[in-house]
Order: sequence, then C-alpha cells, then structure tokens
Amino acid sequence: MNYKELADLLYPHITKTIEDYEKMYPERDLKEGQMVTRFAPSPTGRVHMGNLYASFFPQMFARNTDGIFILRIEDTDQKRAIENGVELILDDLHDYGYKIDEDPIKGGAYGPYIQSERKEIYETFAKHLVSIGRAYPCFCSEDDLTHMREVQEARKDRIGYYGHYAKCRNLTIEEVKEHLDKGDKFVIRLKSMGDFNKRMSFTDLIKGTIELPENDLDQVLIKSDGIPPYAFAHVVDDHLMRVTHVTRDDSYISSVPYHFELWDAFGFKKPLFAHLLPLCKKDNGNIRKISKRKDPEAAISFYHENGYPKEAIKLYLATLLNSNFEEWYLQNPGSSYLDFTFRFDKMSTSWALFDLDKLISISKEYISKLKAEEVYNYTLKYAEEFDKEFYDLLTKYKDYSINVLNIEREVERPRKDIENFKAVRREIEYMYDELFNPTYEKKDFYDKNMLIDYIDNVYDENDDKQTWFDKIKEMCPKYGFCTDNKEYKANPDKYKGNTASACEALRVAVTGRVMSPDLYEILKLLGKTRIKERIEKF
RNA sequence: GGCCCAUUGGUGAAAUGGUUAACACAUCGCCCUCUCAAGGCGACAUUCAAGGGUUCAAAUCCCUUAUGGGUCACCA
Repeated sequence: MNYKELADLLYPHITKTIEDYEKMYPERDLKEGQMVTRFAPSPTGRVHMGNLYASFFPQMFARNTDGIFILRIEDTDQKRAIENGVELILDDLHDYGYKIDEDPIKGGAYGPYIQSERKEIYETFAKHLVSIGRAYPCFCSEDDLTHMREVQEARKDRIGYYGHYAKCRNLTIEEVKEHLDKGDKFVIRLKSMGDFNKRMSFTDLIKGTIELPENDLDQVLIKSDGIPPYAFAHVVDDHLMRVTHVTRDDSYISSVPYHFELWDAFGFKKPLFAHLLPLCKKDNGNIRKISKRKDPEAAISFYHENGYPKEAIKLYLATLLNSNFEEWYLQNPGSSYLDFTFRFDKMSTSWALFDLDKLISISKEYISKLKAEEVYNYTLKYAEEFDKEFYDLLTKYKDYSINVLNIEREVERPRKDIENFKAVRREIEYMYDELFNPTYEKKDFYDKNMLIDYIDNVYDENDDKQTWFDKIKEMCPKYGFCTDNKEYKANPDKYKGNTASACEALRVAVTGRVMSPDLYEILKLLGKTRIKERIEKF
C-alpha cells in the first residue's frame, strides 16, 4: 500500500506539512522552570465554580513560574456551543483577576485559540498519520457500528473498533477510491499498534504512577464533519502551543494510553500531565460533581448577587487546591494567595466536597481585615446594582458611612460579622434614620425615665470610653440596677437587672435591637440630638 | 461487566513505618465582657471503610472484601 498516495487521495487540498507548522509554532524560549499551562473549556455557558477551580491551578502555575497561561476554546462539539460563549468565559475569568497571556480575543503567536478555526491544522496532522501508515479512512456507517457493538455484546467481547472488528483497516486503495467516487462519508481512524494484554504506565503529577492496559482501539481522529474529537485536537494543540503541563479533569485518565499512542505516533515530546479531581457535592448521601444546574452555589452569579468578595472565593479555592495553603496563609497575615507557591504534590488525590460554611468563614475573615473605606467601596458597588435605596444613602452620607463601618475595625481583633457585602445593610441599617426600624420585645426593665435622665443630664459626647461607662454605672443604683455582677447573680430578685440590663435598654432604644457593636462608638456617631430623638420615641 | 482511582471526625485535611492521630471550618461548653461578634480555654476520631497478613512497631507496606467515583462515543 502506498500510504502517501492514500493521503493525497483523502486530502488533496492539504498542501502544508506538519514540518511547516513546526516552524510556524517553534518551541518557546523558556527559562528553567517556566511553565506553559492552559485552560480549555467548551463554550457552553458562563463560568461556574468547577471551571474556576479547574483553571485556578494552571493559571497560578504560570504566574508562579513567570510562565504562560493560555485560554483555548474547545468547540469541536458544535451542538453544545452557545453564542458569545468565548466572551462570557473571558469576562468571567478576567472578573476574577485571572491573568491570561494568550486567548482567542487577545490572540498570541500560537493561535488560533479556537479549535473550530484550526481545522486545516488538524487535517494536516491527520494526513501525516495516513501518509506514514498510522491512520486510515473508515467508511463504516452508524448502523455498521451499532451492529458491531451488538455482536460484541452477544459474544461478550470488549466493545470497540479494534482487531478483526476494524473492518476498514485493510481497505485497498481501489476500495477507498470506490467509496470516494460514490461520495461516501468517512472518518479517519488511528491504526493502533497497541496490545490490550500489555500494560503501559505513566506518571501523573498528582496521582503518581498509574498502570493501564495499552490502547488497541482504532479511535476516530477526524469525524465525518472534518472536525477532530477532543483527544486528537488536544494532542495537536498542546503540542503546537508548546504546553509544558497539561492539567485536566481526572476523567481523562483512562484514555491516557490512547493519548500517549498519538503523541508517540507523531514522535512528539510529551508534556507532563496532572489529572485533577473535580469539585464535588454530597447529594442525598451520594457524591457527585458540583453542577451549575442543580447547585445554586455553583454558579458565579450566586456570589455576585450576594456580594461575596472574589478574593475570598479564590482563597477558598486555594485552600482546597493545596492542603498546606491554609496554614501558610495563617502564618503569613496580610499576604496574598499570589505569594504562595502552589505544588502538584500537595493536591488531594480524592475529590473535595464543596463547603459553603468554610467559604463563608473565609469571607468573614477577609472582610474583617479590610479598611472601612474598602468595605464602603465594595458595598457601594454592590448596592448600586442590587439595592438602590441603600446605595443612595451610602452616597448621601459617605463619610458618616465610612465611620460607621469603622466601628471595631482596624483593631487587633476586628468584628467578623459581615460575610458578604449584601450583609452590610443588615449590620448597619439602624444607623440611618431613613432605615431605622426597631424590632424588639419590650422588657420590664426598659425604663424610659432613666434613659431621658441619662441623655439630658449624664451623657456627654466628649467623654472617653471609660468615663462614659463609669457614668452609666454611677446612675444604675438610682434606677434599681445592680453594678456588682456577683451580688446580682446571688440575689437577682432584689434588682431590676444589672449594668448589662441598663446598657441593653439604652442599646435597644438607640439601635432598635438587642445586639450591636460597641455602644459607645454608636452613640458618638449618632450624636446627642438623634439619640434623644430615638429615646423619646422609645 | 472489564479497566482505573479513591476511602482519616459533620466538612477540608496533616501524618510519607516509630511518643497521647496536627491544624482549620462547623457544633457544644466555660471564661472575658455593656449585648453580639471577636478573643482565650476546653469538649468532640481509644482510632484512620472491614477483615487478614508482613514487622519489634502500620492510618502508613501487601492481600481480600465492601462502599463511593471515573471510564469504556464520529461528547468533552
């Protein structure tokens, strides 16, 4: 068989050779340790938690090593693609601060970065394999394949196009011509040299050495629509884009023997592989991949709509990705995840369950360390989109709002009660007369006379905190409150309450709630006039 | 069904054959305190899916079983 002739017969219009492409996309001039990584999603919708998780790692490797991070769009399955898919993905990734060096919009020296625009390249590489006798055209119809499968099932044979089941493997050039003349559709299949009974092994950067049976399936390289399935496209693309570290979903592990056979058939140097476990979720006791359809917390929009800081989400992803990250972050207060060096061998070898509680805790911690003005700005941005009423107030009382947000902030032990920017309103709304809406249960010891006495005769805005508190204590006995906690605990019936009760009354009158941050600060910010107003309405 | 991978507390996990199985989140209790939050202290796995084996010594190595997950397309 003259393979060269067969190749020309199949692809007369392909005149370039793989050497041409090798020259077009030369090896990158990398310094020691620099990594070229990529994220290769299908354009099927907005980015979700799973994507963010899967792309965080390769992106960080490129950053850590001053390397290159590529976004490649795998749209070879046209059925699933959506309009604007590429833009949406890019927007979301940029929104989260991912640094992308080469992508379909920005371009780069190794493009195009959309697989559907690389058809000629794939055909050239397929043609090459045909010309060296490692691939062949297959004219089997869907019915043929279904029939083959039925026979295999009946005989309890392995399913697949291999060995003597590979009917088109030995077609003569005349037979091929005949099909072509009839206009029959064909796919290109790999002529596999593997033996299922032999084993191959490879080293995964995360899982270590894995042993698998060799591939002996004559897999499809080019579909009848002229477009390659994932496997072939990935080999060609990752080689031509000179990717050094392939990170991808763990589900590809079982096809590694096939992928490796392709790399070897071309004689290309293989990159290193890391197969990542997906982000999962427990659902009725079963563990499954987190899904943007079923899990509201999987959608990026969930975090946007609730005003979670993106930084906190990345911190959470980082803690999942590298088990030593959390400890490092604790020991290096004030540093960014960007300063952390991520490692493959610190990746978990089993799936991680997504834990919203943990994310919330990280978010609280993160927000607690922001400056009041930063919290103000984030909240303003959030409110502008989701809470116009609050937005207007924040704008109207800018400096006041910042001062309110500064209560018990920028101190050694800041409050951690704000989990997202949506919650800010809930935490501080009573500080705005427009939103002040007391909800409390009346208690016997809420003594209005005492409060009026307090505001008229005792409270002084210029007092420092200690003086302020001492003054409250001083007036306690007069109104039946006990200032000695031990004494009060021993004889609770003799008093209306203790100092805490007296403070509670003041707090409830002024804030409309039983719990609040530091009262002294709150009173100071409200000012005597407004305190008095609120007490009189009490 | 074949093949591959995984299995440490409610959750994320550390430990890489050698003292009482780190740490963080969650939960609970106590302390501090003007409330709450924070903070401090403490509780929560007598045991690492189960059973066997190797070893002076095993969560760590080996075998079997169980459970969970992945994969067997002209989907990625």
